[in-house]
Amino acid sequence: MFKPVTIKDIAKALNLSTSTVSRALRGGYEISEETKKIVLEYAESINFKRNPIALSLKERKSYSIGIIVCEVANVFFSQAIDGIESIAYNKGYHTIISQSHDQYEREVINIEHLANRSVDGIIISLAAETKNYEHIEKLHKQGLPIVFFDRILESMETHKVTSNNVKGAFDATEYLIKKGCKRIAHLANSEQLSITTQRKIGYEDALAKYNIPLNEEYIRYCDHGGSQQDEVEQAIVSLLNLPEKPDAIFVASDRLSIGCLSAIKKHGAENILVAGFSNSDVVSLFSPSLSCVRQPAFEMGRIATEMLISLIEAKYPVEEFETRILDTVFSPTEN
Amino acid sequence: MFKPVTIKDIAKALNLSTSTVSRALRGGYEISEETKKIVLEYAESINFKRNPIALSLKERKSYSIGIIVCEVANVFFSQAIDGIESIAYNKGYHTIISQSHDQYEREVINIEHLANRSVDGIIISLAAETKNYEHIEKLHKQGLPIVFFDRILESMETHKVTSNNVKGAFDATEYLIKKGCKRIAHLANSEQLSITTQRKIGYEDALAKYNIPLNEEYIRYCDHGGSQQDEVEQAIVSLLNLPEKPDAIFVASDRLSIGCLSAIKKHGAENILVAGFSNSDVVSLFSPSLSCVRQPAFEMGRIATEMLISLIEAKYPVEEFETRILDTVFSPTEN
DNA sequence: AATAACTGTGCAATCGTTGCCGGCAACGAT
DNA sequence: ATCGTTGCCGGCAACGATTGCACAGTTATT
Repeated sequence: MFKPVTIKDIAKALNLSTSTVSRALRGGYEISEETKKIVLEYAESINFKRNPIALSLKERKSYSIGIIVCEVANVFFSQAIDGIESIAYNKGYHTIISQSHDQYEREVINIEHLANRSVDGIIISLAAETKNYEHIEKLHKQGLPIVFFDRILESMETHKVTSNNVKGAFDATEYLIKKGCKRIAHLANSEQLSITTQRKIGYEDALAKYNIPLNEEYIRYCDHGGSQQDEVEQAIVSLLNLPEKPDAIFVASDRLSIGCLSAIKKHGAENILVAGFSNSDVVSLFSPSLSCVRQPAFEMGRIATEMLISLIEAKYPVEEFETRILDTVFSPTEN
Repeated sequence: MFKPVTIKDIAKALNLSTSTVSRALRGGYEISEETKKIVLEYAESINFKRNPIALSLKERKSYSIGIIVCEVANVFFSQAIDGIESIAYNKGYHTIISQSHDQYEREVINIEHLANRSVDGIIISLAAETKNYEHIEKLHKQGLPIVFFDRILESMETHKVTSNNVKGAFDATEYLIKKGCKRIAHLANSEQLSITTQRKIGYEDALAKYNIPLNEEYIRYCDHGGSQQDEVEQAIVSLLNLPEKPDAIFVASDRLSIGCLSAIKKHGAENILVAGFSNSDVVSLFSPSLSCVRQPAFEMGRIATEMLISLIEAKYPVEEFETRILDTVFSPTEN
């Protein structure tokens, strides 16, 4: 039904060989200007597009890169994706987005699917549930270029991009302290995530700076990144039920921030101050309000993509890897 | 560097021909059980994956479908995408998502890109800016299966899925009327969009039912779907500057609803009631609050995908097309 | 015993494109 | 007149998987 034009058709119509047509189209120097012109014009006239699939087969390269994030509905990730695409399209790559929904199984399925689909490389931010990394390590060993961003795998030798999570967490926590809060809880993502570790360090640093003792009772982890219904609410409720109820919460991720605010509102605990990581563009509408640490998501996506493409197009195996850490911006609410 | 196993490798290792291996792997009845077992086990042991690109070339089919939406960060679309993927993956298709950002040029580039990439079909919701449909009609004439959802192209003969926009708009407007509002403005998307027309009808119907005269002064269109910075704010400001300031606004899309609330807050017009289309999961946190018309986005995605795959896999050209209209759900805010 | 039928396997073509080799003609140099 | 060079182009093979057809070997039928 949908039958595209091929160089064979052109060759037949112009009484040339397919190889001549092919070379004419790519501007090979061995073809006379005259022939080139004829071929080019005819190709244009019948709206010829070379078949990228045939090319992929021949070149063993697909000019596509796979992206794995937990969910596109999260503004941080959709901004990062925009950044990825801005570079990818310019360099002639196209992107295949897939979502892990923070589930380990889906991450495994998706990454295998992408590898089977012959992507030339993968940009990934790990799922909250992922604790086993064999599926990634296997592909990496096979030579598939992989770049991490945001939730990185420290132990793997490859390029990585993160924001300055320690500093971001420090800023948010310090803000809460300066607002006069004494009992600052910490709602964190899944414990083994790199961002969880880093952000907890920032949280602890801030407490230490102001001589506030660290109370492990005030820390709650969400193993599913907040993707499961009651996860966040239960965490918040258990904090509210503590004998010494916290007067502020530092939240370590976008999704958790939303869940936290909802839970606080639901349980009438609006007097608790909340600061946390979020790239949402609607925080100004929120009530209760949220002071937020913003990550340069678009830029992170750009850099990750430049790194990935440099790996893909490297002529020799790359031995030296880089970890870029970008600054966050803290924006308190006015009220 | 990244060198996958091929059936040739298996054939060589097992001293068979590639055809035998191929048939054994797909369970061809002509191969002895014994041989099948040997091949299957060996393939398994070396982690063989058939190359989908080679298959695509041969079958002239890529088992991938293209999705074009204005932006994935919009919850309505991300839910729809989840619905699309739920069906697509089950039927062995994978998805390529691209964003038009409500711009005509990007829609054109993306759809051509997808067609070149040999997707087997496309699911699309039109960009707000799109007024010329040749890029789509061209592909459709060439036989590429296309299904519209949400923002459909009425004039094209193919399957379509929308929600009941008239009813949804009616509900929202009626709610505002019952709340006692008399001067109900309407913030609409780009004028030529199908959803704009439909939602305006619902708005007018509700006004008519309660004998409120339609005032064209109260209607504002956003040609870029709210994707341009000041678009929404200017519209709201001009409404606020009317001699008879509206006391309520019915907003016709998700993005516009957010923009509208922001503008209202910024200009201290919180006394204006707002109801509008939105699938956001955080409306309960909004202040000012938003009563919203919710669309069954996930279901729309599912249905669109079933339709598309039925087109793709049809043995004979399809002549009869269907337009499915799904019900919306109105959820007022409590306060 | 000869032929038919069937089973299991290999050969070769195919999808669209490109790389490589080789051929032919025209040209200048010897 | 012959040789080497150059410009231009065609043919073949290959990328990986599938498949119609052919063929060898075995078993069943007449």
